[in-house]
Amino acid sequence: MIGLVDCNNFYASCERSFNPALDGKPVIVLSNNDGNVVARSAEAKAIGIKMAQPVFQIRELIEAHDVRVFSSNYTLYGDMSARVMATLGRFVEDVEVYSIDEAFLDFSCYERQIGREEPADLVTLARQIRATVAQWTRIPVSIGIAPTKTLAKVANWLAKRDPACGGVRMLATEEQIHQALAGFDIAELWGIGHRYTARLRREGVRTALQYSRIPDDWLRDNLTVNGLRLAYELRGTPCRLLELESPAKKAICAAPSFSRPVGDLATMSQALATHLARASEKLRKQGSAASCVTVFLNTNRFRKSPNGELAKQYSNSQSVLLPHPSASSLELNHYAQAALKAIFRFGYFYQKVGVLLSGLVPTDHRQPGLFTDLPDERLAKLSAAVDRVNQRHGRDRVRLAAQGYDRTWAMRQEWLSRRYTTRWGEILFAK
DNA sequence: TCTGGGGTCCTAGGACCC
DNA sequence: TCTGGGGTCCTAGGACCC
Repeated sequence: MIGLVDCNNFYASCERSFNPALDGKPVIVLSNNDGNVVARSAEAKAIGIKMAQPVFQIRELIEAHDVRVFSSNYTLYGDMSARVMATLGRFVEDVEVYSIDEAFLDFSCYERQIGREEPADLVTLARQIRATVAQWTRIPVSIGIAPTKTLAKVANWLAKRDPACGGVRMLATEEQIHQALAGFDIAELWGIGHRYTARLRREGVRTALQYSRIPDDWLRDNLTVNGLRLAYELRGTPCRLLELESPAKKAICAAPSFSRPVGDLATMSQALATHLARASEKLRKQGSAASCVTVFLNTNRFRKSPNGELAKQYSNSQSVLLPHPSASSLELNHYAQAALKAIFRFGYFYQKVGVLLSGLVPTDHRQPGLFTDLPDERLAKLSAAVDRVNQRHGRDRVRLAAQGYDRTWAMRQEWLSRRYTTRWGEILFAK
């Protein structure tokens, strides 16, 4: 059996973890730039705040219900996630960290111990896991248990919404699975988005049970091999195995929006250098070098001109193949800036400039070009030293000159909480 | 005033190879 | 009149995930 542990309202729960005064209050967390709602406590959902809703649309609701609003604090959420995952690792050897707030657990070690006659013991175990995570992190979780990952997802969805479950739901017998799928909307299935939902509804398919009975050929032809795998998983045949080693990323992207419209090349250039510094830090952290740099930019598709019409739009991108794979901020920025100059047009107000590093290869397996050498080893040492300094003393303490010191374009974070767990200066004091 | 960011996988079709 | 068979690689576009 496979367990899926999913943190409830994760970002909102993280904010609560170190601030008990928020218990029982509606709490929301906003996207980068304080734009949209990306997490809601149960109380916030109850008063009708929708996922991904722009925050300016719910000003009155926030006022009326004293909603506590937070900017995204990824430093805190990332660290809290690591704590939750480490807690899960105390119970089960094989944990697949699937996302910042979800993990699959392999329960087969327990099943071998207890044999087949006592399936309910997994529910008891899951309750223990739940209680321990709550005690150690103050993060509430729901746990679904079933024979396949997809069915565990279904079980988890039910565990979250049915108060009678107490946060744990197991689908073990054929009858339990059958009954759960018969009442389960295809729109909630893992791997069925809004396009496929519409397509399937036109075919008269509404429930997961109906989906599991669609002929294989139709699924293969219309929903690709993934749609077919989904059906197999619903029928109880595992097609998605636990991935215990997280594979290296194939592309790394950094493209946060500006806090305000930006029209000048100098500011765009500083923002690009800053995004590139973020992306190349990630690149070095996973031990990769990039062989291609892509720069892209776009205007704001919602922006209106003074006369009320949509402002004129422009977006473009350019990719540069490097003479050799590189992980040096200095070198990557050199090519990125050239690409920016090539696509930048005066007369527009831009919403963002972004960078994508791709063609990633392991740094120690780089192949030199036929007519070029590998980059100077000193560049790699320099990057490593800069990363160490910044890790210890704070982001961008040592930076590319091209990044500049003007941060007026940087994203809004009006309601940022403290980094309780990762900065000595922001640690919580108990009176 | 104000509308997110960062990823993965699959497929069809075109170009190419012997 | 008659024009093969079996492949690989790349890309754009579309779908999905959290």
